[in-house]
Amino acid sequence: MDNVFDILQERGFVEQATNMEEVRELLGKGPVTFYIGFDPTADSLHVGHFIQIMVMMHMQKAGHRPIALIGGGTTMVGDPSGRTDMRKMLTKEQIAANAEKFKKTFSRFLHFDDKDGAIMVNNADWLLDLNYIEFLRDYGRYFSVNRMLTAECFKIRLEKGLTFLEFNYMLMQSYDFLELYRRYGALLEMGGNDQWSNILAGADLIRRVEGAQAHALTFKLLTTAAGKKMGKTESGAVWLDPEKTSPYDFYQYWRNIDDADVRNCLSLLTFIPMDEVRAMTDIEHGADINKAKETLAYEVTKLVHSEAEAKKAQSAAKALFGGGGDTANMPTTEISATELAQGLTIIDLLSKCGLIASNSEGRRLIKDGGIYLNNERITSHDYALSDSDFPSGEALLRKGKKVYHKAVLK
RNA sequence: GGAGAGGUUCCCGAGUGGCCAAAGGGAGCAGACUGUAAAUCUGUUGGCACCGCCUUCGAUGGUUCGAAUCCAUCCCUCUCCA
Repeated sequence: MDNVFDILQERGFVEQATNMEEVRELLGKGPVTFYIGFDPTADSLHVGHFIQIMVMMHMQKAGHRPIALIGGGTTMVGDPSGRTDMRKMLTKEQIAANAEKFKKTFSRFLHFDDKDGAIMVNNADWLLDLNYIEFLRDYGRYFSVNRMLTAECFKIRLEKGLTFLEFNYMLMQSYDFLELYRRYGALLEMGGNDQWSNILAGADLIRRVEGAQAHALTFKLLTTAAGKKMGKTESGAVWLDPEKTSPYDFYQYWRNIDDADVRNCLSLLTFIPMDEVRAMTDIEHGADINKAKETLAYEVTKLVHSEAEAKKAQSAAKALFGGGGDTANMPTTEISATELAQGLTIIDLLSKCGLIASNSEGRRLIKDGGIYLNNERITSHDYALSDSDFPSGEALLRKGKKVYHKAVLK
């Protein structure tokens, strides 16, 4: 079996390590217990987290033991890394509710059952009951403020303002690593590269307190070729929870990705062998990049949701863009016959279907020629709908090129 | 606690009494071209019963025929000092 370190490196995950050779050796020797932390700051994980989940899956496949740490305790403090302002403070109840959702999501990707399976922990269990003075005396003394201040993660905040609350985040996360080392013998902490300072501090703490050698390995953040963070859309993050981002929208997000980002995404977000990935995206030698995007969208949707959802999303997309007939999986709104009889303009309909935020927007869109009803461009915002617009009880609405919606007469 | 700077529409940022629903840029949306890509060009971007009206420039009051712009009080942010 190949060393999983090489796999991760080949697929382009690896960014920094305490010592590349040592980490590689460690992972090559035998099963390693490692951890990645996730702070439940929202009620769903998003694609940025998914890359970490992919790492855990690769690791588990290779026989290592993942600990998925949910930061119920650290979220009470709030990680200042990479932020220009303080996070909104969440209540204990919100955090606990978010943590529950996270838990559910994790169990989709990792095996927790068997005795060597993955472990899920919540750092609220040990952080919330820490005694302030005791903690400061036992662990605070190992942290040098001078050194902390030079850490990358505080740089921006030193200019913009950093509260003492947030300044302590690093200590909390470091203590987590120590705790997991003690409880489970965790020797390796992984995470996004924005976590580098925090992870290093933890490895240091273990060395100072326990005299043991712990390791850190960070991964590239999911960014576009232009360096921008991926997974953001105009309507917010791309979530893993189907309630928050529908499988269809999720699929479309990947389907519409830039050419330049396809290879990277296939490497990081699917398990397709790298030879295939390279071949699929080798534009210079005639690879069909558009086809590769379809594969990407399908595979990622399959992993995150399910094969059935991926198929549905794919066939819905094909129907819409390829002109086929399958409209079964399109977002749908029901319209009652009485509503229609009472007089329904195209603007009313768009609004009912949630395609426009205001009537002004609807008028504007129609003026710009961006609204289609049953594939006919609508030219007047006064257009009144009638039965004939619902052949076989359905009307197909389209906004621009990509946004489809079905109105069903009931 | 003291001194100073500042809070403008999704974001950045102009605007210092009427010509301001508010320059410019970014981002978004739509059109053209395409491959459900990128780049480019064009239009558009507070709301509504849309040639007119209504609500917006940290909050609340006030001055004025008229305020984002002036005054008062309050809230918040940043910088320096303590």
